[in-house]
Amino acid sequence: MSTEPQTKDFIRNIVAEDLKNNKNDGRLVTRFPPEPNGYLHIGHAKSICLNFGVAREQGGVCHLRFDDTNPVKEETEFIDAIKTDVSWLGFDWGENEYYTSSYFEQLYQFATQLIRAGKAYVEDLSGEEMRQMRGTLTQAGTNSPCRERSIEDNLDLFERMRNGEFGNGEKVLRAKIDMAAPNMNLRDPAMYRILHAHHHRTGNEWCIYPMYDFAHGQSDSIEQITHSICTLEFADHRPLYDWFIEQLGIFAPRQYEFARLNLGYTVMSKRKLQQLVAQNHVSGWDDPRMPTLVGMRRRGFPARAIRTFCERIGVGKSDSWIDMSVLEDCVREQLNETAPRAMCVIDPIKVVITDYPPKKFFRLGPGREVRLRNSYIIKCNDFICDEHGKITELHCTHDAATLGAAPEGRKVKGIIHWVSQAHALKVEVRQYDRLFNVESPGASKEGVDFIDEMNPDSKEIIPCCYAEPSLANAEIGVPYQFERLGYFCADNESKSDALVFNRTVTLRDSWQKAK
RNA sequence: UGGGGCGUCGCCAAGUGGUAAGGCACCGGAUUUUGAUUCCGGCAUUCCCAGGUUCGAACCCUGGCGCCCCAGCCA
Repeated sequence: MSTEPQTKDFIRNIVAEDLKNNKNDGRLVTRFPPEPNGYLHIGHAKSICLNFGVAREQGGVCHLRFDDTNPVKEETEFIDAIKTDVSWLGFDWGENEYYTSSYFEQLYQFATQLIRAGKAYVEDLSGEEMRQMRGTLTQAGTNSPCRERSIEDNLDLFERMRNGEFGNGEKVLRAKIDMAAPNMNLRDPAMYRILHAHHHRTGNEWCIYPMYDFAHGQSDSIEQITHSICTLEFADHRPLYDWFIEQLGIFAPRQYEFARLNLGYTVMSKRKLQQLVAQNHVSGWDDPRMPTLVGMRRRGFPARAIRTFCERIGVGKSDSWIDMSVLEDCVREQLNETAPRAMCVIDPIKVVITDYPPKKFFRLGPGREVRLRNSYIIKCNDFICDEHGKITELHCTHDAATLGAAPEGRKVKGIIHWVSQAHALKVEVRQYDRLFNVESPGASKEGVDFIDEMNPDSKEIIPCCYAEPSLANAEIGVPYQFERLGYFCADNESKSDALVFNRTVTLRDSWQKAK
């Protein structure tokens, strides 16, 4: 399991300091709060490693809480997938599995508490009208005519909202804060909206649902979260969460924000990932080119490598763009230690050893001597071309004295991998490259759709490759190094009679660079 | 003269008044039956800019500049 980071980030420092001061009676509770509306990606891994990591390192616990406040977007399928991914990454939430939807009744009571305190009111205005009255970034908004509604009326209306007396969008419960607040989040934000929709957990019990902003902070409070760690864009919401907590007089978790992960040449936004899947630009959430955890797992990235990656990139507040090479290095480091070596020929040329019984496949420059890995040094004497002048066959002789022995005073040009044609397995190999051609898809120019920035060559299928016989037993997802080529693993579409291997990552290639 | 956040090597990132860690990338060189691995060595007189305080500043002060986020009945 991963060790403690070499240097502590600002969040770990804060936690350590709080613990030292016995803040919260020495309790440490964090949480990873995904919305079950999609699959987890490498950006979530950063958050998972942070939240679960801090808790594990400093003797706390980390909750897994599904923030399921929007029934129209959430599905049970995603809950299961998220749990699988978090477990795969190597973290255990034990009994601490929670759902915001479990707090719906409590949240409703909180709302009525605010209404009674004159801090919330039922709005009649339409969404469009509310938007217009909200003002702009530089101009204050104007108060709604409903703002001074009596507490009795608000209580009555809110209850009727719950009872289903109104249609979607007809009413909304708003917090009464300040329409002139420079922080837009404080301009009487919506707390509850009407949604006649089936919820994956509460079914048809509710037709009003709390907004994330009205649910998140209180959920943290209910769970006695001591350190609410989230990404930077929520810093502006912190004053709102604090306001709700203070009005309600309940336990106040402290929120800390860190910069979300950006990886070059891929996309991390859920909306974009969803679009890639929905429009079939990739084969699914688990397409090996996707930055999703399922995709990376299928591609062959070890969970350990992803943990190492999250450790290496650090946690800070400045916008960061991490180069894919950092992730690839973590993957290579891990695989180099664990992957058994095997041989597979992807671009075969027939070689006939004229003075040795079996025939073999491999690559070799004509007129030269070369070493067959784990075998003899052979010498190319002749070659055969097809009608286009392409070499199709090499005729070589072997040096019987070189099996397991160093060449006597001769410099061999190189060592190549090969496979015996008579015994080789015919396999399919899939090689992957970056999904996009630009570092930040969708952010390049005005009006350029990120879909148009996809790399058309991100997936290369090589149907006829020759692998050594031992690979017949390759289990799905288990890594191998195909010598001189890279790390590969059997794809989940692989069948015993139709083996398919994914290239996880290439080996470093200083020769390519030199050219 | 809206609010919030951020600016240390190509990319991340330590450092928080005592004279710039580390990783990735990159460049050398050694070992090697994977042009892999491993191994040595190099890689910011300088911390967005300009002033100021100080014996001494990336760290403190003042003023600029630049980048990111916010006007969902999404999260």
